[in-house]
Amino acid sequence: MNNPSFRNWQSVQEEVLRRIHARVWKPGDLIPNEVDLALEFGCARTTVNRALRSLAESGLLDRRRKAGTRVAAQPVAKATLDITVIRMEVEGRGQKYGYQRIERREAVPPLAISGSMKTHATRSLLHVRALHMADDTPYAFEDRWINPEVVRDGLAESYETVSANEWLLKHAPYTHGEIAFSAISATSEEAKVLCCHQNSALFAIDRLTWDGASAVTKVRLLFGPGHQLRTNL
Amino acid sequence: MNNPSFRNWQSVQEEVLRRIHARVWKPGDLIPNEVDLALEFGCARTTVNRALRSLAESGLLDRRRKAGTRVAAQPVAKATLDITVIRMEVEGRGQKYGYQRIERREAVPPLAISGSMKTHATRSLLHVRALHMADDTPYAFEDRWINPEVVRDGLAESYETVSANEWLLKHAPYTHGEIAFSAISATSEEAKVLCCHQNSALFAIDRLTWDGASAVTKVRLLFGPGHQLRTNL
DNA sequence: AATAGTATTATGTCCATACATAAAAAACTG
DNA sequence: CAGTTTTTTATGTATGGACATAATACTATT
Repeated sequence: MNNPSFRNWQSVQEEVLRRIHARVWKPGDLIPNEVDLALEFGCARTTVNRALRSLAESGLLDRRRKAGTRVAAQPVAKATLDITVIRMEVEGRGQKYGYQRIERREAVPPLAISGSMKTHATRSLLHVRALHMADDTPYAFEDRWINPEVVRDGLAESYETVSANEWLLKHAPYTHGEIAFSAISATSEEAKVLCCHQNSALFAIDRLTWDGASAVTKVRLLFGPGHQLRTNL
Repeated sequence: MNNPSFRNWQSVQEEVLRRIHARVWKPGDLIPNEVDLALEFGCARTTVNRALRSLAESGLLDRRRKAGTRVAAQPVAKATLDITVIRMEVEGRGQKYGYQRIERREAVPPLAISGSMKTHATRSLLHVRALHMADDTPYAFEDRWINPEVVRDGLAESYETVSANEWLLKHAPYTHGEIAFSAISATSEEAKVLCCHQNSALFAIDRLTWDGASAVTKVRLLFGPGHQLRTNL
């Protein structure tokens, strides 16, 4: 009719976004079906589908077969955090990366660890603790348990120069995992390692990765006071 | 070639995942191009494309025109956090949601606020503070500044029964935003509101949303000790 | 040998068409 | 009327073919 130039899915998406934002289609509203939109935009249905599917993935639209497509009543903001190797994270900030292994030993872990990793309570695992540094100041304290049954080559590594964080990502594949973020008070030991005061509020990332039914590794990363994890919406 | 063809993109994706995981294609490796894979899998190139694109979106593959597709050397784990309305979050845990407004006033904000929201330093904003509760215990402390120039109807609301958190999501659209997670020590006032000890480590979410070039609202959510934000990989 | 222009190539996307599938609505049945 | 079956419908996806685009590889020019 008027603007015949919705010739790619990005422009269709933009127009849909514009309408949502301009309240032409309000939260909860049912929007026209794909066939009608394709007709209006002068493109193929597949193109409209591509645009809408992508918006649904980002949580802005709710789609159901037969029921149609509606604007999400509660736009669930999906914040995507990129969990990279710490070295990359530090270098990405333009800082010099440093690494120092603190401890490496085989030991029977506390029950909390063997329990969540579903390893036998008396089975000994590889325990590695290390400090990541940025511009020569402490950045993150890594405390990790590795399952040697799954990561067979892992026992041969010393983790003295290459962090377990980095080595595992490259050599130990995983199928899925869990990650949790929280705030904890620094113990005296943690405070000493991170050069901060005891009971400082530290940002913690706990991660547990699996290869099928077997735990690969469980790690806690403690970041120094003031650390922020940020992303865009 | 024999393999009773992969007739949908999900099964193609599974097979590709299997090969990556089984180290048939190792991190950094270049994998066959779409045409060859389509031939091997006995499906259309579009189907292979769909599977690979989806894996690239989740960070497992790196794709570049002409250069081809390769297994990500550093599989960037993308953790997607669903940021919902707090009421939904609490109810989702099977707990009873409670809400209580603490304060509501118009005031000129501190420079740190007006600065990040890019409002005029002398412009007064709407300041709302409230407590979210789960099963009658404090859950999150919300401290929010609202830009009345953008959220025109916002001044009419009392936020006494419906939280600003919820009201704004429904009535104030935004184009983009920033979100940051961190750990902070509870001040004496925060400790009092959340019924915890002073200097407890609290999990903080800071969010700033924009409507084009104007800030809509800036909010800090403080969660009680022990709170975890979790997701799967 | 450095530079600019050209060819090649793998991914990216659009299209028309067809069929699959989930779920709502309507029709049917006891 | 409640419960079950059938129809309808909007989204989901597969296909082959075509052209677009970005980036590398190659070639000609200076």
